Amino acid sequence: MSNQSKPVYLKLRDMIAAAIIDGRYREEEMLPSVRALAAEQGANPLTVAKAYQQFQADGLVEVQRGVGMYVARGAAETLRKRERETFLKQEWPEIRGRMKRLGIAPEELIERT
Amino acid sequence: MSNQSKPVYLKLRDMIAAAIIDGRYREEEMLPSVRALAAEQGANPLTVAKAYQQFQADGLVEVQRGVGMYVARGAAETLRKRERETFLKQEWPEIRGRMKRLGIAPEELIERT
DNA sequence: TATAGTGCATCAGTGCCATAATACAGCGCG
DNA sequence: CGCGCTGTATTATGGCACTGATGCACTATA
Repeated sequence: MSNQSKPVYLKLRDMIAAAIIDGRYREEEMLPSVRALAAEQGANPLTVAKAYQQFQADGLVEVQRGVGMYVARGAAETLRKRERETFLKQEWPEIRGRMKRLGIAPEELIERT
Repeated sequence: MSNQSKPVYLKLRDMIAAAIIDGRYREEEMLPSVRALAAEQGANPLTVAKAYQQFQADGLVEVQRGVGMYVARGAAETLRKRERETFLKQEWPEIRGRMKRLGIAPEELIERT
C-alpha cells in the first residue's frame, strides 16, 4: 500500500535517508556516485540524481564537483529529528484513527516487538 | 506526507470506505449519487464514479441502472475485516520498522489515546 | 409520453515520471 | 597535458495516471 506504485526517485530517496540514519552511509564519507548507484539499483542515472538532489537542497549532502558527494555533518541527526517530527505530528494521528476505526487495540501490536 | 498529493479518487475511496465502516452509509440504503457527491466534494462526477467503481468490483456496492447505487449486505463487516488484515500484515510492519529507525518507543504513543 | 434523475462509455487534454543520448564542467593523478 | 572519474544541463520521447466534457442507455414518476 505504501511502497508499490511510488515513483522510483522517491523510493531511492527513502532508501538513502534510511541508510544515512542507520549509519550505513557515514557522515563525512563519500556516498555512491550517481552512475554507480544507478547501475546497482537498475535505475537511470538521472533518476538517482533527482533523488540526491532533494538532500543537497536541504544541506544534508554536499557536493564537490568532479569528486563526488558526501554526507554532511549532523545529517543523520537532522534527518532523524525531522522524520520523527513528521511521523508524530502527521502520520501517527492518521494511523491511530485508522486503528480505532478497524477496532485494533495498540496493546496487541506491541507484543510482536 | 500521506494525504497531500494522493489522487482524488483514492481519497474519495477512503472516505467512502470509512463512511461504510462507521455506518454513516448504512447497508441496503442508497448512497449519494455520483453527481451529488461530486458537487458536495467539489470534484468531477467521473472521478467520483471511479472511486465507486472500486467497491462494485468487489461486490461491496451494487448498482441499479437508472436508479443509483446501494451498499451491499455485509459490506461494512467485509470491509473492516479486509482492511484490518492488510493493516496488520502490510502496513504495521513497515510502520514498526520506521519507528525503530526513528527511535520512537511504542509506549509513548499509546498514552496519547 | 415527457421529464428528470441515475450510471456509464468514449474521446481528449494535461502533467508527471522515467528514460535516452549527448554534451559540458570540475577534480585527481600519472 | 591527457585520461578517467565525478556531477550537471539540455533536449526529446514514450508511457501512464488523473481529470475533464459530452453524449448515451436506463429507470422512476407524473
